Order: sequence, then structure tokens, then C-alpha cells
Amino acid sequence: MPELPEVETIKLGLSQLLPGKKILKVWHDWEKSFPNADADVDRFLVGAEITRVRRRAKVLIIDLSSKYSLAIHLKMTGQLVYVGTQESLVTSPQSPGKTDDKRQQTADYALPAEERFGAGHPSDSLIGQLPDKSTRVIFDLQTVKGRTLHAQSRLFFNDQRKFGWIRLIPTSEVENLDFFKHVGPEPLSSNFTQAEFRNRLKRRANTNIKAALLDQTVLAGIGNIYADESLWNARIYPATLVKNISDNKLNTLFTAIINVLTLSIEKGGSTDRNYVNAEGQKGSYLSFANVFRRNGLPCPRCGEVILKMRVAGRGTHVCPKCQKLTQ
DNA sequence: CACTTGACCTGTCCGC
DNA sequence: TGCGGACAGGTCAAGT
Repeated sequence: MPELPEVETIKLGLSQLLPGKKILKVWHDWEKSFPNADADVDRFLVGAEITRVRRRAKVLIIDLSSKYSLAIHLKMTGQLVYVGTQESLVTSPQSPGKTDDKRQQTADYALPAEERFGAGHPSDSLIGQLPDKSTRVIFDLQTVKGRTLHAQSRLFFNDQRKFGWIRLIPTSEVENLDFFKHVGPEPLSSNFTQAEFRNRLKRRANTNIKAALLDQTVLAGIGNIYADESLWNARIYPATLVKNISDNKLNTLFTAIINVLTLSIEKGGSTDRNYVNAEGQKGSYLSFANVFRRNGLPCPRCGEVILKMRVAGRGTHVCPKCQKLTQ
């Protein structure tokens, strides 16, 4: 679920919340969520200050003063939620242990959204009390300013299905992550052009356009939601082979992708089931979606009933009337 | 090499 | 109401 607009939304939120915070303590309960959480954590994570939050493709990168970085992939059900306490605490609360009751030990953080964020805050939240049983990693944070103990806060990495991961690596090696080595260009980058889009797509000439859009080595950041939405916007049938799509149509698709992603970022991303932003709130893009999760409903453009089918192994939403197989 | 399918997980929903 | 199975979808490994 978290695709480019969702990760971008989280990045924008965390950029306002994390820089200047110092990491006091790290807790994790699922090895695969944080595979290198051992000696490096003590040396390069605990005590380090967060300097910057950025994004590449669907990966969030948190840079630290130790010249190490946390690279975080949320995969399908990952969440990164920041929770501040009401006021500074005199003593550091304990991180929950594996065999202890997390909720009891973290009562100060386990506040309903309304209390955490104040009255009038959009309470359109999927997050109840944290940690919950999907919590895999907790970062205890502290504001760095002089010697006074300032307000403390926590960053929760929740991941129901445990597909997501966090890696602690030297900042200089972030771009050498296997994931980044072959990943395609950022679609919202100003130097990403129609010609490059077409050329990269044509490496997947014999596959269908939906599979090609989901291929992160072609283009970074597109997932199932925005593939379907972009193809609807460009009136392209998702099972069409790339080689059978005209350059004109591909140019239309290029523009559609940019428009769809840009609109979704404006709306705070898409919440289908799990996605929330850095403050635990849902995104509203799906209210503006034209086909995704709208099977059985009329196409907003022509009124035909939207179908759900299977393309590239994924649930795929299509208007059979205005998305044509032949271009 | 190009392309497709299965595995990784848990929670939810549907049919019997 | 319980239970098995399909489904959800990002990426990598394994298979064709």
C-alpha cells in the first residue's frame, strides 16, 4: 500500500518532527524487521542525532549524525508513527520487553489520538494505542538542547504482515543497497522526460503495461493503486503489451502518472486498509480515485461498470469501455 | 536474458 | 458460529 505518495507524505511529516531529536533507545521484537540490530545499534544509532529525512523510490531514509542512516521499507502494511508525550518526563520510560506487557509500560505514550494531538485535530486515525501487536520497532527519542531534559517522544514502526524492514547502514552506502542499484528514476523529478519514460518502458516490450509500471527498475514508486489510476487516466487497457502502445499513448501515460501522483500527495496519499501518515492519520486520495476499489460502480467518465480482473498477478481495476486494448 | 510465479506474513472476508 | 480458503499487494528468489 505505501507507494510513492504515501512514503512522500510520511517523509514530509517526519521532516517536521525528527531532525534535532536524539535516539535514546531502540526496541525491536522481530528479527527480520531490523536484521542488523546488534552491535551497530549501540555504536551508531543510540546517542546519534537525526539530521535529515528523505525518500528514494518507496524507501524512507533517516540520516544520523553518526554518518549512518536508517533505510526503511514499509512494503504493504508498514507504518511509521510519531508520538510525542504531553510534557517532558523526569525519567526515561522503559521500552517494553519481549515478555512484558508493552501497554502497561508505555502508558504515557498510549494515549488516544485526540489527547495526543489535541482537540480539533483530524481524528481520522487508524491508530489506537501504541504500541500495539503490530509494533515491530520502537525508537525512544529526546530533543537535543543543552543539558536540560526536554520532551521525549517515540517513533513506532508497525507492520502487521512483517514484510517491511529497517536497515542501519553507513550513509555513504545507502545508494549501494541492492534495492537502489537498479531502481528507476523518480517520476516527479524535473529531469525525468517523456523520452526516457518511453525508452525505459521498451525494455519490457513484450510484457503488459501494468507489469511494466509495477517494475521498479523501469520507474520508481508506482504500485498497484497508481498503476490502475494512471492507466485509467490515459485510457490504456492494463493487459496491453507495451510494444503495442503508440508513443503518443505513452506520452499521455507519462503525464497521467505525474498528475495522479501529484494529486495523491496533495491528498495525503491513499488509505486502503493500513496506511497512515507520520501522525497516524489516513490519506484521502481514494475518495478521488476513479477505478481503484470501485469495481461494480460506474466509470466516472463514461458510466460503464468498472470491472476487477487479474493482470500481472494483481487485482486490477478497469473500465472496459474507455480503456481500449488496441491503441 | 525476458518474463512469470511463488514465498514472505497476518488479518479479514466469503461460502459452506 | 466455526472453519478452510482466497485475497490483500512490494519485492526478491526461483522457475520456465
